This record gives sequence, C-alpha cells and structure tokens, in this order.
Amino acid sequence: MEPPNISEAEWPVMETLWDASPLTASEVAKALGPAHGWADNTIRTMLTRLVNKGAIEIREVAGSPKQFAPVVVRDDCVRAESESFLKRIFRGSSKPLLLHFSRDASLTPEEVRELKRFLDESIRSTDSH
Amino acid sequence: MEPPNISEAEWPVMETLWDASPLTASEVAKALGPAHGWADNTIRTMLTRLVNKGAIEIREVAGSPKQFAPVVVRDDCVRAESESFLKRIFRGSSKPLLLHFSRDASLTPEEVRELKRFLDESIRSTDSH
DNA sequence: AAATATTTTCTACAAACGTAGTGGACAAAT
DNA sequence: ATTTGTCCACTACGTTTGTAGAAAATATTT
Repeated sequence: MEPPNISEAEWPVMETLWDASPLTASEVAKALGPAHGWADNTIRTMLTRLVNKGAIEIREVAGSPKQFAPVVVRDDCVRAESESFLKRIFRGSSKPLLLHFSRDASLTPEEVRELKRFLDESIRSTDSH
Repeated sequence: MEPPNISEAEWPVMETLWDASPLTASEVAKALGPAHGWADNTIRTMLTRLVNKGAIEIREVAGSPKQFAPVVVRDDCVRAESESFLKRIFRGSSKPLLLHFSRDASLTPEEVRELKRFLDESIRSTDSH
C-alpha cells in the first residue's frame, strides 16, 4: 500500500490527525487553529479528499458527528515524500542533502552529539563484510 | 527575487539547463533522453511555462532555434524547496530530518567525517557572541 | 522553387489543488 | 414545535500540472 500523495495544504490536516485521532471535522478545525485562515468548509473539503485518497477514514458514530482517523502511517508518508524530495532536488544523492541541512541546522550540542553517533553507526553497518 | 515554484516534472528540465546552457528546445530534449518518455511538445510546453514563471529566459538567435537559459540560480531553488520541505514534512525541525536521511545514506567514512565537521560548525555559529 | 524537416505558437483537456458557498438534515435550546 | 446552531453532501471555480496534438512559420535539402 503506497501512501497516497498528500498535498502541501493537506499536510497540516494529516499532522493534526496523527497527533490525535479520531477527531470530528470541527475538532480538526479547532486543532488547526485560526493560523491557516481556512474556512471550516475548506477543512471539510480537505478531509473529504483525504478520505477519497485513502489517507484517512471515517468513523461513523450513531447520533453524533463523524470522526476522522488516519489510515496511513505518518512514517510511511514521510518516507515517501523524503524519497521523492531526495531524488528531485538532490539528484538522489544523500550527501549534498545532508550537507545542505547541516549547514543551517542550528542544533544544540547534544543534538549534534546524537547525530554524530548515528553517522558513525551508519558507517559500521555499511562496511560490513 | 523569490525563486518561482518549479513543479516536479519541471525539475529535470531545469537541471538540464543548469548543467549546460543555453540550449535549444531539441537540445534539452536530447539531453533529457528518452528516459522520461516525454513527447517533444511536452518539453516545449514546460520550457514555455518556465519562461512565464521567470525561471528561465529565451535567447533569440537570428535565423536559428531559440535557446533557453536559467534565470534563477539552482542553489536558490534548492534552498527554497528545502525550506518548504523541512517545514511541511518535518515540522521545521532539522534534527529528525537529519536523522531520517542519515539512516539510509550509506556514506563513506570520509563523507561522514566531512559531515561531522559541518555539524560542529553549525554549533559554533549558533552560540557565537 | 518544391519537398521535407524542424521550430514555434496555439489550443486542449483531464486531474489535482486551494479555497469556499449553498442548502438541506439533524440536533439542541427555548 | 419553533428557532437556532451544526454538520454534511454537493457544487463551484480559478489555477497549476502533466501531457500533448494541430497548424502555421521557418529552415534545410534536393
């Protein structure tokens, strides 16, 4: 099950549902807050489209508003988007990507330590033979 | 000058021109090769649209096919896309992004060293005062 | 010049996106 | 029950994207 394409505007909606679900449409709207300046109906439209895409599903609850919950796992969507991004913008090559994002990362020293550990591990697992 | 939005399909065209320019439409088509399976006219349409977006420009040459050349700098486009990607998919937070892409990066030990240097620098530039 | 190949300009058209309005259905409050 | 508020199903509509055909304008070859 390839995760469906989630459009730019749809991402915040998905994030909301990944953070907490199931939620009714108005709960989603409340969670998103006024920051986006979206009319309620806009959010409902996005929810409908996400249902059609198979990204989320409806939970019918007798006598009360419908609820929505993710079907696709966030991690899968992140992976898919990341892969496509890597290919498209960095020609599929991780190193330049990592360099790019390292430059402006403004991480704390602990975060840097953690990352370096990861990098070391990625070597070890690579040159196994 | 904010770089204009370059769509998914348009990126390979831009890359071609960033690699070598100016090129005529058919040179672009040749450079792209048959891999994409695009009709020539498709490529021409993309070129026209990129001109309209201000991403590339036409160099008129009397008595021979028009040539196209980038107006926007690759690095600016990469930066813009990267920022939007970081915000959208990783909630603006570099660390998870770096972790994600480190995992499957399969870098050589030298590359890892280089990256670590960059990470260290990003600390230093942060706590400067 | 006539025929042929190439280039360029227009037009097309469906799917996806961003953004929402309308109007009916249903539930809650008076 | 009537009003009022909420929810939801439909419809709308301009833009961007992916993909290209048709036809006119030019250039090239014979």
